[in-house]
Amino acid sequence: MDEQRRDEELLAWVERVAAFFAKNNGLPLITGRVLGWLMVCDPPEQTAAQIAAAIGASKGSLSTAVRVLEAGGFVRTVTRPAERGVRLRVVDDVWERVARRKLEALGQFSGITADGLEILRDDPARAGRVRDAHRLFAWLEREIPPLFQRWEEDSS
Amino acid sequence: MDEQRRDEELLAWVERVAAFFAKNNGLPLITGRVLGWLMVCDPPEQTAAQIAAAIGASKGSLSTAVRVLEAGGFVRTVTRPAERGVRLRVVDDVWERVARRKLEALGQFSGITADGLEILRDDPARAGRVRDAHRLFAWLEREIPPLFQRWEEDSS
DNA sequence: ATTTGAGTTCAGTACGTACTAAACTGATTG
DNA sequence: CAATCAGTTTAGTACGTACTGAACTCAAAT
Repeated sequence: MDEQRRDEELLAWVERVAAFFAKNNGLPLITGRVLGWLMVCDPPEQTAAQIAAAIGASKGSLSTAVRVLEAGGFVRTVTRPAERGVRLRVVDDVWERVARRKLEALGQFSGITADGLEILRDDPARAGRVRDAHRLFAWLEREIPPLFQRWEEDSS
Repeated sequence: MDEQRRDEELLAWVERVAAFFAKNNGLPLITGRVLGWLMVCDPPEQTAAQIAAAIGASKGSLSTAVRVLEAGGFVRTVTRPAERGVRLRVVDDVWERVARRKLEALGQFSGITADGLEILRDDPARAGRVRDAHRLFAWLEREIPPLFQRWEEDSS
């Protein structure tokens, strides 16, 4: 199997992951690239310099991208004996986090709809459209946690 | 109740809806404003000029925003007898559409993870992280439709 | 036929922001 | 101490894009 060809394919794949992740989370593309690369790189724990070389980004960009990814809980750092710096790896349940966060964000819209109902409290006719929305998002907010609970059970 | 004060509150609320909608769907803020306004305006069917005045946008902006919202199925146009132009209103199940689309987008990531597994087919050790992700998204893709089915049932 | 008004198109502006390069910091190694 | 290297900071660039204003199109009204 053509070694270099596969690397190209992987890099293209990383790009797709990056697009998906960045778009869905409102984060810069480069954070998605880092995350995508860390999904498939060998070894799975790499230095910032290695990652930068792999995805063709500058040291500076990587510095900020890593800070964001760490703050978001998507990536963590590990150290190795007899090595200067730090290495990065994806946390074990990154994508569960991503999905969970996304779904919870949806549910949180019920807070906004609730406020809308409050503003229109003495104009029930006009509040109808807001009420419809509120019903759905309140329902979602209730249903999301058990959904993930089932995932935990199903996948164990 | 202070009429003008409530209008201000409503406008601020519209702004929150706009932020949520635009951010979550990668659409310009103004589309969110239109949608938010159409959730609470009276009458519920309004002309582009009315909406523009309400949210303080230009005619031109509204033209493109409406095109986008219509294409996305968030808004539809209605006509009235003895009226020149067209009026806009939110479709009845806007937010269900929004939520559905969002969840389905998550599930579709399983297509990307599947491709990743394919690329790494003869390197199973390295594919481990991708496989974990794939399990989750494939599961989500299966679970989303029944979730909404339950919503249809619960809300009827 | 002229006017009116709804709606589109387009050029131009303003603005945010992703990214780089290079200078800098500060800890570690020899 | 001098040298090295990981990582941060910052100034600057490039780029996309949301939005406006004004010119335009075209159907309806008078």
